[in-house]
Amino acid sequence: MKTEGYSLEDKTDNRAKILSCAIHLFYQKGYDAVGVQEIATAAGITKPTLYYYFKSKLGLLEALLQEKCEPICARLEAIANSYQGEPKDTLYALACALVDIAKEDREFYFLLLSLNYSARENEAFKAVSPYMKQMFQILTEFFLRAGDKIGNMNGRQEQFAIAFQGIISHYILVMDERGPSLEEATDPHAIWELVRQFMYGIYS
Amino acid sequence: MKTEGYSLEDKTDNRAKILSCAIHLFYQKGYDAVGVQEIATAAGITKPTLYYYFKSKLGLLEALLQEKCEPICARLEAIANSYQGEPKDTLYALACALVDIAKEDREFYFLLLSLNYSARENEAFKAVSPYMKQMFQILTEFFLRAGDKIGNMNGRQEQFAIAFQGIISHYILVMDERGPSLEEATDPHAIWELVRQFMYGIYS
DNA sequence: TTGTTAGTATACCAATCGGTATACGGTTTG
DNA sequence: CAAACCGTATACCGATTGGTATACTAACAA
Repeated sequence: MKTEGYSLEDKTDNRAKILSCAIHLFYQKGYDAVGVQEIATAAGITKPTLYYYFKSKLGLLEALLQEKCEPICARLEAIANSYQGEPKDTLYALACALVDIAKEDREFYFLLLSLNYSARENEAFKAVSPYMKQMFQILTEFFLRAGDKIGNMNGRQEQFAIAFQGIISHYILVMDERGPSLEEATDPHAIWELVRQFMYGIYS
Repeated sequence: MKTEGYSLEDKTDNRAKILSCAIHLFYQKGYDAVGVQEIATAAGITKPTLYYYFKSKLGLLEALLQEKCEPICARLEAIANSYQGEPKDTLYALACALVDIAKEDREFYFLLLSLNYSARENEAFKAVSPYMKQMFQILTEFFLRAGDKIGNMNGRQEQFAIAFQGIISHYILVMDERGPSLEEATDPHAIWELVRQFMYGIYS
């Protein structure tokens, strides 16, 4: 039981290194295409060390998702809850936050996206599903609350959430294929255009 | 060289059966999570037979994509090219076609979607990438041609293509999680609402 | 000192991976 | 008939899969 002042000379926190390497490799090659040995080698440790921290390969993914998704969900929820009467400002803030998250933690964002679209019966999909549902619900509840401004919401909040999430995800995906590191994607004007179109349609 | 009148008693065309089983399994578990042996067993044949028809596991995927994607692309292109002055009618037709494709060939559609979002360095992604690019281009070119009606298109055709594709994909994805077999998704009114919102925004 | 515990590595497991060498039956062609 | 060939299966390949039994080391607690 290490109380405090523990040293262990190197102490580069193997657990964190495993998580970091796992994200990189899962992003790069996909969850199923990456072996446990490969992660261990990349992290500069051996398999039993990995299995000491995580109960299985799936457990590693679950831990990874939990530690990364919870702050993201909290961040989105905070923005959605700060809604004070102007829906498109909040949507703009949400869109900027999503683009920002994708830029700051690019590999994890795309890992998340790929897991969300992966096969239903794949364990990796089942692991990511609750977090994606949570994000979807944050959006849905925002549209429900924004109903007073948008008007005639009855039942369409989920449709709006679908469309908004779809647009943003696809925007980030395509922007990423263009620029090397999502530089263009963070252009405030472009994001504003996306939100504006979402709110008002193609016709100016 | 079988010219005609060939029999071979059973003749349920093992090649087709392999393709069919591969789609089902790839959809269900993901390309990397499915072994060649598993496909062979499901098709009721053995591995060498599979390797007789396809040069490798990746070759099987490539053949599968080619035979399925080409008619889909042709169908979308035909609709996009039939554009005669009313963009939202064409968009509605495109949206209906996409939903229809997803309903008719549900497993393949979702396989396509998952491959499109899978890891960049994964061979499966590289195999699907050209077909997705082609579909994206069909949309982009449509918006470019529709510029005369929509007006002020300059450079935004790709943005519109992104948004449209994103909305439809996400719509089908979420609808699928609800209904068992995309029954609700094909509701013409719901699709029309999606297109209408895309064209005119949330405000009615 | 003597345990206890956290963390790590060596060495191993059965199972499966993608892929193939080879042969064999059936059909067609000469 | 005999050669050629298509389609198929038996049996195998080395490599890798996810996972573990065991022992070791360093640090801390008694």
